[in-house]
Amino acid sequence: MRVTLRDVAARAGVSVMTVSNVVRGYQHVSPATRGRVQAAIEELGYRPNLSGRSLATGRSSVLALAVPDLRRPYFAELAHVFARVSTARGYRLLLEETGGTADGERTVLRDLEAGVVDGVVIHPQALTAVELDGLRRDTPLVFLGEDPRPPQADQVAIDNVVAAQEALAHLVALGRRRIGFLGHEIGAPSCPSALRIEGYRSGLERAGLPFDEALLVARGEGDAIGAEAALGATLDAGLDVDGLLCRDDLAAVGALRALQWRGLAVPGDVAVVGWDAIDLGASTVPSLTSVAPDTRAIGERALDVLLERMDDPGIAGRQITVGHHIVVRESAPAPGSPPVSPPGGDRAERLRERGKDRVG
Amino acid sequence: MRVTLRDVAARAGVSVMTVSNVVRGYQHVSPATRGRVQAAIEELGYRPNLSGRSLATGRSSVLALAVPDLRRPYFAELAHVFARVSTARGYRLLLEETGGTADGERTVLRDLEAGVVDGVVIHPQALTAVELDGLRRDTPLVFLGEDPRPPQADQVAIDNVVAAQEALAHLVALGRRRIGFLGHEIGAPSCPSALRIEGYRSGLERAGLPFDEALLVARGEGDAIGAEAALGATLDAGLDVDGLLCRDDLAAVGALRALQWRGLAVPGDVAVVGWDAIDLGASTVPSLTSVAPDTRAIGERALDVLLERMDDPGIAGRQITVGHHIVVRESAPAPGSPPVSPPGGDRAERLRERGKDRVG
DNA sequence: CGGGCACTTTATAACGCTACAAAAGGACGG
DNA sequence: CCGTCCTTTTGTAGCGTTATAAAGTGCCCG
Repeated sequence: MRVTLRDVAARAGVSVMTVSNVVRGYQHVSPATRGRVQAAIEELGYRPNLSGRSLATGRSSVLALAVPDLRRPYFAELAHVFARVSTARGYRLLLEETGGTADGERTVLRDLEAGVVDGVVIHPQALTAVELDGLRRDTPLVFLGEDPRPPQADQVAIDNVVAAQEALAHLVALGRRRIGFLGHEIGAPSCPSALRIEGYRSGLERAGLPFDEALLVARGEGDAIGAEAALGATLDAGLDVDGLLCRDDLAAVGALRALQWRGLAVPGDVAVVGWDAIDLGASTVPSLTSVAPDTRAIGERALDVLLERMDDPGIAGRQITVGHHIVVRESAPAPGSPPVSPPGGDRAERLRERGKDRVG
Repeated sequence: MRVTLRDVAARAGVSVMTVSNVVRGYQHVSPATRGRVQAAIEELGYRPNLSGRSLATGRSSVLALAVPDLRRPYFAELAHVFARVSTARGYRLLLEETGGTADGERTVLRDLEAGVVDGVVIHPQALTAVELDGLRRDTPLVFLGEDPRPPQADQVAIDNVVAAQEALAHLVALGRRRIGFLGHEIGAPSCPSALRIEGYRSGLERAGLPFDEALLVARGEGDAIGAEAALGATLDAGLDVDGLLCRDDLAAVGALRALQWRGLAVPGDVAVVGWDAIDLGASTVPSLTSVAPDTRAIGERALDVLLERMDDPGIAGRQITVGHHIVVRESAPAPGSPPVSPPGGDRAERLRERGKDRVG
């Protein structure tokens, strides 16, 4: 059976309250008693039962993070960061996947209200933050991402418009003039897509370049394969671009494939900028230049804000903007940097040379 | 304030027990009463408090998954699958990252014992399953991965040796004769690495090929960049291979870069097989042939076994082997398949042609 | 018409913990 | 020597839920 306060108390010859006091680090416990209790705790291997504690105190030390899909590298990174920061501050992390669907988000939020979590951080996708906030009863809630938030709620995100403008400026500085946008949803673009397109558009304007609807390439599935197919089809239909701003790195990876498959060199013919700066972007060929949100700051600020709200639910809603920067790698190098030697070189010569010591 | 059973009972004019019976779907409740109670539940928005329930029943409906690092695509996929299957069976998922360190694994296991979780699924990395099982008190535990397990514990994994043999056979069938292994740890290889190398070695033997220590390329950091650096350095030092079995897809991605950077075509000069079949492997250039563990089965079987053990802790330990298959893509195509047209073709011609409608 | 029986409903006592307040031991000045 | 104050320790009463068993219903049958 599980070791309880009562067991420890009996062992140490004190009351349960004294043991509880020791466990929680209450000041006024004599060193002698504390020692005996500590010893009993160690001997019996006592660990406080969080359900009991939660029932007595009303708080559980459990936070929840709800993201659309962990398989997307950005959300995995987010979960990683948030797991680390919450653990560092003494909280457990309950993880929920919403699947990016309206139903999933509703269900998750409703179920999380069941009193085991002290607070929820959610990255909405299908529902708007406003709708979600309406479903909430009394659990403190922080939103991640770009959705318009209800005024009384907290939200943490980067400035998508500015980031997109910067990414676009980077492409322009590379001399690109026909810059496309790849990867938004077909039909109504999601909030992040819309904001990034807005930044793309105003960036074009600022650079004195025309906006051309034809350079917006939507994708069906929100993954690399969907982006590859979409861009491929559009290229085959005659799309002509020399730069590409991608909604996310998955789209960028798909773009690399679609482009290279059609004999277009990156960045030679088309420079590509991704978004999210996923780890694997450093290892593609060519490596991806990408907009890097400060995910560490997102996790930390989200936790800050959530804890504050848990302390004082009446606090006013805050819109927190965290930093971002552009990770410059090969797919859209720094302006003026020497061109990287494209792999492949003179294939015949290479084969000749290697043929010497080859078995078959 | 939170809505409790008592509130609902008062509203519906019944006792708390009746409400509890309705909530839990107890049979012998008259339709009339059930209706009234349901109505009261809806009106008040009642949700059962899991802490209270947990205290009363001794079970919390929360499972924990502990993985080294969510940023590694394989573990993200695993967490995704496990989140889905546990939700499907009515469990919440507590997620912990061990960081892949001995301390992390110890801490996580110790803290999880605090009575909020009904069971733990852990993918050990630094500590062996035997050590971890020793730390356990009474929480049901299931191990994922290759570590030797204590006889009384459960474990779910694929057959790494066989899978490696198959991957090697695939390379051999492509006519490769100097096949390297890339990506194990420097010094003592981890269990998965050791097993995969064992399969690699016996696969070579089976094919009548010599084993050459020089073809084992360890990497420092366990990511794509580490693999790229390691393989790059070894190639520059004269390594000559025409096939590469990689410890995981991160290593394979790094290998693609190291190879292409040195003018070696994949699969023309070197065929590459990865491991884990991560989603992005379908979108690299070339796309990755890879050993695909049946992660869905891993998640489901792990949950099966865990639930059984929660029911009956005395049950004998089981070693469960789930399926795997080789996803054949471009980096090591099917034997006899026509060579894919390598991107890049005649660059001069391409430029000429595109020059016509180019702005600057 | 009373006894048995199936069906409903309910009182009570935990589960493990903490908040609160009150009690028990000293120390110390008046 | 008593009252006061501080430190240390301890009862008691929940927190929201369920297990258990007992108490009410109504109905059929002897």
